[in-house]
Amino acid sequence: MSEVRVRFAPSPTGYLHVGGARTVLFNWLFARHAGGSLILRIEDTDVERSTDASTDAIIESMQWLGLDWDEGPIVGGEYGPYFQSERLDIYREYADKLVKSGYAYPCYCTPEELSEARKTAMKEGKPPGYSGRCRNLSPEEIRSFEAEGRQPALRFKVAEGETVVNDIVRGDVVFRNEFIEDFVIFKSDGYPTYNFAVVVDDALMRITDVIRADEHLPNTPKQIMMYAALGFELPRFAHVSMILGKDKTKLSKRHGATSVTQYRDAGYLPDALVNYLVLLGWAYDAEQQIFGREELIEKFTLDKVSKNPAIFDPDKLLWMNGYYIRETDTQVLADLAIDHLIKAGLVSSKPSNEELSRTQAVVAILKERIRTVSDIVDQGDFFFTEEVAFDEDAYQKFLTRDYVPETFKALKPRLEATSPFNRQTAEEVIRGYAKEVGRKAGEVIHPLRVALTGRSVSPGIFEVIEILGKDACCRRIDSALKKM
RNA sequence: GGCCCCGUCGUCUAGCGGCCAAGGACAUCGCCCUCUCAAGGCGAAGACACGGAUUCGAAUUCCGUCGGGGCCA
Repeated sequence: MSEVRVRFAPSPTGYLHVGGARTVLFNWLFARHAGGSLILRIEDTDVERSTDASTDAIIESMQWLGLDWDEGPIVGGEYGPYFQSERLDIYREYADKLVKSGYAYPCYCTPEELSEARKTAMKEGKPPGYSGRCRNLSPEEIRSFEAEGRQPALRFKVAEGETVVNDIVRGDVVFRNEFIEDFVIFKSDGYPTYNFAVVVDDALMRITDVIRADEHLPNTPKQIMMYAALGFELPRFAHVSMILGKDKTKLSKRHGATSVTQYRDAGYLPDALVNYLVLLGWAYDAEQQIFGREELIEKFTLDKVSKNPAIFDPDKLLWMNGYYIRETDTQVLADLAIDHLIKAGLVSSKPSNEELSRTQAVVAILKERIRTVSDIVDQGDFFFTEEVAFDEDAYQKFLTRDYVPETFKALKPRLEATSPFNRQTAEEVIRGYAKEVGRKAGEVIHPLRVALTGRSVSPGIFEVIEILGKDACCRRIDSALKKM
């Protein structure tokens, strides 16, 4: 086991969840840090719930996050197939091996009988585990079950003693085998169970380090037994704590947006999500919050992963996204913003050059104050509309002042006469006028802001004026005048 | 129900026996900057779950209690 090989093995039963995203991230970082490989394996043996659309969504999310894999769907690899549904024969083969070597045996109990047994056991206050009643079936009994047409499941024979999981983040975790029932490795319907399939796949794919969520820790002793029974070399294990919602239960839809695609569509940047996610359970030192990708690869190690479960905090993500937006090149941001503006119907689906350059100008002055790319729409819509929609409070507060009409009437011709028309000249005109009539600049600026933008909050008014242009400014002053 | 994991500010965390009357970040509040809002700067408030034990000394070790989460169907 020299070269590091790790894997991410999602079930394609939905979108990539932020918890899953963090798991891949840790695996990816670990692999890249070590110069090893990341294998993507799709665990689609649950035919009922698995869909191709989910597989696509997961792949798309990983690509969007910039987390690439070295073997798996699309890229292939020499340890495939990478879809469990295409490996059924392999599982069968290894299951047979276990039966032949005496580590597994057929169990003819039906699910009904088992749940019945469980109920009575519970009633009598006994542990509800499997009794082991098919462990030592005589050939006659087997024949008679077969004659009944029963399809057996395969169970693993758990030996006595204890099993120790030597976990990188948790240390030694000891499980006493007496609490582990003879578990099913192959169901009577012909499908392997999760625990069995992972072992076969991880071993055959030469996985050296299994980095996964905490919820798999209780399954690990069973897997360790199977590695031994199959004569496979044991990988290292690292169980990372889970990501929880605000109410401290497993993060789910109830907690709001949980899928990576939702964040993408809401205008989050992949680098921001990655940076936020890595901080959920990993810290380099006491101070640093912001990490570039290369820096993460260089600094990421498992010994700095914490054991505590982490609560997903949308506020901090939002802050971090705002930070990344401010750091992002304006042109790059504008390209992203265009999509949101088109979706909102503020820009045509095939943007003209004028729309493109306007978007860039708007992004330039708005990037300081937005936290998601889509905020461009909420905060900058008035740059793209003909008419201004007045915010009622803003109107009442600033446009009902008695000096406003005369101010606007005086300002309009002055702006019309301004050339060149830009933020500096506009500022000179407006401040000059205010001074002339003995008003504070703010007394002129605030009503003007409402007339031009419809609201009391906006980017710097002179920049707004410049982007709007002379004509639009004058038109808006006029229509405000008419409304008053 | 059994087993397993976890327990430092509201949240993410630093801390690995003395450097901690516990540090940083987000959020909150105040001040500054300022045409508003942001951004930025400065500052405030805010935590070692509880109880024992070990030790000269414990957030850091051990035990118990409580709390939270997960796994087994």
